[in-house]
Amino acid sequence: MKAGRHRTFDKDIALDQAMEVFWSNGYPGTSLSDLTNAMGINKPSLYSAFGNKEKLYQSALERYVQKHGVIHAKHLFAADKCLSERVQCYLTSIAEMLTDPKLPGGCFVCISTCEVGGTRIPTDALQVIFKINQQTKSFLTEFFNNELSAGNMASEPSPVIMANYILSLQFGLSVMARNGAKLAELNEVIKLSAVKF
Amino acid sequence: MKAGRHRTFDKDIALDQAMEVFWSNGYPGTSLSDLTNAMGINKPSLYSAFGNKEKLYQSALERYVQKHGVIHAKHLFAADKCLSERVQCYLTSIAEMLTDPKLPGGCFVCISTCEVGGTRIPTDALQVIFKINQQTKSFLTEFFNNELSAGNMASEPSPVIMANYILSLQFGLSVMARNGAKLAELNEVIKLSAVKF
DNA sequence: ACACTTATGTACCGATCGGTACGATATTGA
DNA sequence: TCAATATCGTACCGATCGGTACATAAGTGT
Repeated sequence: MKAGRHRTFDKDIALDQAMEVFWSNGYPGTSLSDLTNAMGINKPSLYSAFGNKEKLYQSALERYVQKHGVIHAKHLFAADKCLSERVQCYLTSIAEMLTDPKLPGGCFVCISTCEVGGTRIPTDALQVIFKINQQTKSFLTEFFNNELSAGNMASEPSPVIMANYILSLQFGLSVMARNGAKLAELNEVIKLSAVKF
Repeated sequence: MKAGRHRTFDKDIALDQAMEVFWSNGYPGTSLSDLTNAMGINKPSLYSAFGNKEKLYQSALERYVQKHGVIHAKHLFAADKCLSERVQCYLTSIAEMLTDPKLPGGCFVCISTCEVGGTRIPTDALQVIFKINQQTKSFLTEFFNNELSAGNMASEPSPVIMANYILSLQFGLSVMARNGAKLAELNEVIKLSAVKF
């Protein structure tokens, strides 16, 4: 056991709470008071545990990807379904998260991506956002590449175009959820968009 | 001519400049200094001409709709094209605006919609955002209703579902543009999504 | 010329911003 | 028991936030 007074809060739980605050309000819209209130800690504790506001934001983004992002990919690899069904399950899984009443609504990464453009997001955090989106696109491109190799789809549209299409859909569903769309509506959109895969 | 000293700036131009600042940085990410710097006026002039930050934001949103929103609808009514072609032209027209290097990138309304959720957007401005999205959805629904009546599409998917689908596409394209996607990529997405209308 | 009206620039307001210094409080190993 | 270490709460820092008071400048109609 290390010497010194022990932390009286759970760092993981505090990070989850910070994530939800950033998710709700965005980066410039979130103040340190918002964060410390939600996390139930004081500012010095926040700074000693997470660095500063920007680093906490980056940590929150990474945590979001791990907790709410990567879990949907498994639907793309269900052995008993055809490609079209698997993609639909993938998107529906995302749509359920986007409209989960226990969560802030929409996709944290999508919201952060929309905040890119001005000078309000620090450069390092900006890189994190771009990196996450690039990873998603690369993952989807490789997925469709494999499906093409396996003979599960035609060579046109190309895997990279398919990846862009799915990414656009995810973003679109996210903003729709932020606008108050119900899960049933999102599923209709998914069903309608599924004619080509 | 009305009495008193005359305004030394053009109110419409100033509003355009304010619109682009909000469009770039979002509402909480935009400070009064950002606004007055971009508009080339002092704070008292801003307040006497536009009320306050929130009212200026609402005015900027309304102006955006008039200047960059409604102009795309004409493509839906081109007499010499089939429904599928018209919708594609409509979306391509939007995509060109979303990626216009002279503009902040993406859709201002989409970005504002993403900022809904926390307590950072004042209630009245929130209502403006929802109203704009509702108008877009209603417009698209009525459009597809008319196309259905004219025998240009099947009764399934229903006009309201088609409207939701197009709105999702618009939002998705906007975030893609904000993420740095090129016009050619957006057009590929549009082409791919066009198989059903 | 003059009273009246409106816009402008400066200088300021209280509140909040992100961030920190510092003493008090726990917990460790010796 | 006691130094060493690490976290805690409080109280504060300069800077910036949205918003305004006020004196000056520039127009109007009579």
